Amino acid sequence: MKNFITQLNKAFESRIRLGIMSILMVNDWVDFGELKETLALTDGNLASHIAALEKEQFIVVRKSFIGKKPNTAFQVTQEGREAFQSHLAALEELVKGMK
Amino acid sequence: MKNFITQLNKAFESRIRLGIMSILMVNDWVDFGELKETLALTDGNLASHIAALEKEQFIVVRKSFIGKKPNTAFQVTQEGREAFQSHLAALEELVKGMK
DNA sequence: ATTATAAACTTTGCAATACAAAGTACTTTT
DNA sequence: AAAAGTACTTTGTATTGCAAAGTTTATAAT
Repeated sequence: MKNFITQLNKAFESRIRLGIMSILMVNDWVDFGELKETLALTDGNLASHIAALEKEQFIVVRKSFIGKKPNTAFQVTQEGREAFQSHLAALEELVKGMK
Repeated sequence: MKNFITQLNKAFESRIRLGIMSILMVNDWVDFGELKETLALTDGNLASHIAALEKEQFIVVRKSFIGKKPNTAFQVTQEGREAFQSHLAALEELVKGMK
């Protein structure tokens, strides 16, 4: 009833990164523009949160062209998937403990 | 599948405040020392997180003496209870969406 | 009567984070 | 040539998080 706090991952404390991850957990290869629009972020803000998740190796980046337009897309890694699931498990403990 | 992020309360983004609130949700009048020990925090750090929750009126403070020792205890307010439950509901959405 | 101890802060100082806005690079469309 | 689009990077600022040290008030020990 107290220890789940230590299981929470710092990388997922931000609402935005929580949002990015939850989108990527259920959608394979989501691109910059879609994340930006869905989460209503500025370019710079999204880019920095992406960089944070990439640094932890929770997501990977793929740069390509769709037609003539550059496209950057993201996918959650196995490591990211596991870390996020642990985080959610801890949150679930928290929710369960409360009702 | 995207909107629960906006329902998450900034005040509860920190693991520590999440911990404080979840303890106070199930225990009436928990004191400074107990929170400090349970969450393994320094005095100053706990005091500042308490101040943040108090400022939002999510908790109230009661100062008294137990025997001859000063004692500061905290209780979650109705407002805090509701805000925290909304937050948890949003987290639950998130968890549910993922499995 | 001084000194020490305890609880609960407050202050200080610093490092990390968050974010918007503006700037950059490259390409395509007009 | 000029404008627009994508995806950044840079700059600047404000906020946050935290430890460590200092402060306050009151009791306990010598």
